Amino acid sequence: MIQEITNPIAIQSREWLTNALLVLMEEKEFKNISITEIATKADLSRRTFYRIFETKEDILVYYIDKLYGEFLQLLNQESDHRFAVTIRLYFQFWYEHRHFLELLRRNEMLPFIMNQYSRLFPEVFQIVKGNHPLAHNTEALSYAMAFSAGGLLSILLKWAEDGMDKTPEEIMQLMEFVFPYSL
Amino acid sequence: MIQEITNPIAIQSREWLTNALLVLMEEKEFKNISITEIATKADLSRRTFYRIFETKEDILVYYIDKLYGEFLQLLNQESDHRFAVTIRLYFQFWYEHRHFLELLRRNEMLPFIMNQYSRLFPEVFQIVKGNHPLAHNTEALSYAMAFSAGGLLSILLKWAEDGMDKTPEEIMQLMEFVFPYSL
DNA sequence: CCATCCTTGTCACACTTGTGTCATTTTGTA
DNA sequence: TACAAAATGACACAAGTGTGACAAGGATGG
Repeated sequence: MIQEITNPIAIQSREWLTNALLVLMEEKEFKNISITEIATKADLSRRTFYRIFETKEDILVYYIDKLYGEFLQLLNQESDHRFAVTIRLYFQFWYEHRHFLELLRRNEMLPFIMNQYSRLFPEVFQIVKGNHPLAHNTEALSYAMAFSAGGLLSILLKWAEDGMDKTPEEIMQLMEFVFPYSL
Repeated sequence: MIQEITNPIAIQSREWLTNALLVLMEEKEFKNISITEIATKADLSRRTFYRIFETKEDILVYYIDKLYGEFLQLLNQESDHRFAVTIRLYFQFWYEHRHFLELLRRNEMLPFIMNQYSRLFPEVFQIVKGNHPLAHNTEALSYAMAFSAGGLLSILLKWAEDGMDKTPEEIMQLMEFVFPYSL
């Protein structure tokens, strides 16, 4: 579980630990990385790690959470909240972070993204749902949101599994075929 | 990684270990269950655990894999392969296994299902894709499959997160609203 | 300047993990 | 029955884990 940290020193330690793990993941498998290693790489004691995170997985959760925060900020800067525009931003955002997705893919941890994803997607839909045809039906809307969120996440994972060779534009073009026939 | 096991004794051990973990998960958190505990509960030595699984997570992966195998078998018994019928079977199947989903939910491990899910869904679509309007466009079809698979999984997870109070029929009724407006 | 709060480092401890080795038990087959 | 194959158990070991306790360091506000 991620604590609420406000102290600048602790924030710095958290960043160091996060960077240390990401650097280590370049060279070796996630499961073979020990907490001792992460702390050493971050020039911190092992004890400090346990004061900030519970497990090394928590570092990834924190990092993904941070990325989603950045994405939400992007969305708020954009004035056009039509679905097509939002989805384009979504794919472009993850394309820019494709290296991180590649790190997850190598370790078969892509589904891991779903943890934070399902928690944060409501916030995204909060922004765009004004246009939604089910805006009047709260329950149906929440399930429609869940469906779309899972669908888009799944597209992202497939894109990543395929090596992210396609550009965001190519994915968008595919989506135009996909949406009308999603089921 | 799950090994290919054919020997009846090894299969029995695998089942014992699986049941032991599921029983232990009734009483305590997954992360607080040690492999020593699982092996003891299964009346096996810890060494035997490591001959069959690499981690305790692998037990869940194996179990989920087994469940999907059962679901595929159900699909093959059904002659009507329209989407609506298939999806109804899907929700009914997981409703019957809602207790297991509840165990995962408690441990915030629902997204875990996605691992095997994304790997096995192509087999499901293999069965039903004859009806699909994109059957001629291989690449678009594979992305449409990914979208639908992720969407359905997401619905399942939301259903489980909400405590699985709704019946499969109620979920199906909601889906009729959701599909036409999924995006 | 000092008191205080927060963070970190160090040490210690019991426990768990993952693996190697080899004897023992069980299964299936000739 | 006897023998080969396979699975298990017992033991050992280095390494890692998670946590408690306490001292030391740095930043902040009065």
